[in-house]
Amino acid sequence: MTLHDVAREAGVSYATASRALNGSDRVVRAEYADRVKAAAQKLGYAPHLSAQAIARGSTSTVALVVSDVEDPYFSSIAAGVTEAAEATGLIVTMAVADRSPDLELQIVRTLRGQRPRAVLIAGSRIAGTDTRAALIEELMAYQAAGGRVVVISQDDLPFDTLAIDNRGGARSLAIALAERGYHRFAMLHAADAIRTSHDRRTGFTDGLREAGLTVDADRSIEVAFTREGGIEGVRELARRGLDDVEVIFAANDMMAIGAMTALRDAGRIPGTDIGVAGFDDIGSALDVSPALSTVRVPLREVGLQALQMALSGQEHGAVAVATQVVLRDSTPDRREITPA
Amino acid sequence: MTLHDVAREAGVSYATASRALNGSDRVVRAEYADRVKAAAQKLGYAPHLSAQAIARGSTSTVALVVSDVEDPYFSSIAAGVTEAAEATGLIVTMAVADRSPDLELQIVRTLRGQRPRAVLIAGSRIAGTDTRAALIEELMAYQAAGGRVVVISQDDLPFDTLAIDNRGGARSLAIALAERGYHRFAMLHAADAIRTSHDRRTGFTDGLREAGLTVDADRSIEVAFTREGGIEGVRELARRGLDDVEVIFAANDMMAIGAMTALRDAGRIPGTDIGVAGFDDIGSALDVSPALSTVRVPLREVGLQALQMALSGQEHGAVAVATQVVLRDSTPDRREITPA
DNA sequence: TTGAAAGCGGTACCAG
DNA sequence: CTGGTACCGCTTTCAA
Repeated sequence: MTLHDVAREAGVSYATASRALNGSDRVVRAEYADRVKAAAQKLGYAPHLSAQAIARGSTSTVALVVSDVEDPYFSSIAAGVTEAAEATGLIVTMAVADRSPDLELQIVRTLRGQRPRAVLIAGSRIAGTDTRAALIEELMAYQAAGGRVVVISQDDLPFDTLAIDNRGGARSLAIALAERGYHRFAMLHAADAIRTSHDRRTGFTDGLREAGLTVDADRSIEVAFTREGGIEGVRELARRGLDDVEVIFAANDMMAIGAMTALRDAGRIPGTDIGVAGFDDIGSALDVSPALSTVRVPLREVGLQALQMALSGQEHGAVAVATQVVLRDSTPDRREITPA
Repeated sequence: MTLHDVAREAGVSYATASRALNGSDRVVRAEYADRVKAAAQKLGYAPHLSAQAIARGSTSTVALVVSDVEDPYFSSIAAGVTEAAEATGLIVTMAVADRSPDLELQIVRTLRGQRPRAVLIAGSRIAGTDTRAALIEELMAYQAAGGRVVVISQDDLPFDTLAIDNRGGARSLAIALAERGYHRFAMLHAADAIRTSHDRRTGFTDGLREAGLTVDADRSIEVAFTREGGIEGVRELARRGLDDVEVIFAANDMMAIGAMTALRDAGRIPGTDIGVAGFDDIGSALDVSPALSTVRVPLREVGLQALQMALSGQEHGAVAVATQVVLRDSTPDRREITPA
């Protein structure tokens, strides 16, 4: 099952077999080429990618690090990456960092050994981690050896970055909601150490301020960046009094969806009694009812673009990814309900 | 950045450096070992996995083939596989077959070149494809060379299989729904060529029969195995008349969720006016309202188990994976509503 | 215990 | 165009 076997079976030299089977610029007489291919087919030969990698000095692999594959945010990015990779004939190696910076570092170390063409990191950046420096060092070493690094969503790492406009999107959402006649806001977000959450939180606050509005400190609740966090957040909100809340902004769709469920449990109808808006526009935003207002992040495209950037061979620095407000029935126009 | 450099830096031989860095049974004097490790650290050395693979004759990679990462069904399986892999120090290579048997075959071919320790296939088996034979041949060759193959959910391939009990689960669901007082059923399923759908369809019909019930031929609609399919199915159902339908069984949760949306569009309240049940118990089954009745498939565990089976070194044949009926508010007890 | 050297499966340069 | 062969980076005998 090695090239040797194929060559012998075909009655040609080792070198010729290699040329016939794998794209070489050298030309092989058609007759020989056919014989080799037939032999390979017959023997069920598959070139040893590791051997090729070592001989050629380069692999056909790209590494993708995500925080959690089950999270639609990351699985959409992964879908984009694999799509682009397969179109380019590349193999994707995927690792899950489980939102742990330590694991992430360890994973990058291992992955580096693969000598992938590129390392794409779609993580939930956690600020102020002491593994951060080590991660950067690792990535730098990889890059120095000719590897390409692309980071998704964190513009604070010294590598090419696809910077999702969390802040601007949240700001626009706040303004759009204000325009729909909402005045009294509540906000569910994660710890500021999670950059994404921080940016969305502050962006939203900025937008409100521009509209001449604010959100009370005790209506801004810090919870987990998950569906459960959304549930917990609404429960806490309920304890503090839900009656004067007109709309809840959750820092991501999963939280928003959890919040909707919790609202129902608390006897309020999302959209009708209290508006709910999220961020990301994951698939299920359309499945809940009422459909969730949110800020669309083109996740799949981000994945595609990340790989393209990595493969382009050029430095890109921080590339902004635009986000877009999508208003649905979870935040109906209040002006129709509450006449000025 | 090669072992050579490290050895030179540490002032020891190549072989010693190798022994010091990577688990060897041979013992290296502590002083040397430390020096080597320090040198490696200083130089940012990472062993070339391909080189190791070729020298050792085995890799630390497992390959996973799924139909679609964005689909929660597959992303959950992938999560289980990556979790198990990382716990074992293995790297996961993931490829997306996009529900195309041709692509799947091509992917397996490529992946085989990686010489992964195992190939796990979580595909939507499509019956009667002519690529099937080629796929089996490819997998057989891989297995003959010492590779391990585990197939998820398709018990019709001659490899170790995790056979999800689609038929039994659907049967139990039908019976459970009948017990809740439902009599008039509609069914949304995909083409029978998709085994999973076929098994769920026939299982459901079996269960109904046992309960002395049937589903009219014109209430059984073939659509795509997706959310859109669910929407389309309900639309068709509406054309044929929805009034005497008490509950809709969709062959998977995505379809069921689509169906709920379409029902709302048609002016019917899911759960209240017409019951809806799905299959899989994906995360969003809890997010829709009313919460979706379904049959739970332990997807994540399946992923974990698939890898464990593959790594165990034993032949397992077809291992059954139990499913479990989960009744929620989308199929309320009708007996409370409609007194006998 | 350590170092030298023979592979592992291929690629690509070099001479023919 | 073809065959011979020197590597690629690392592991693992085999001697010392």
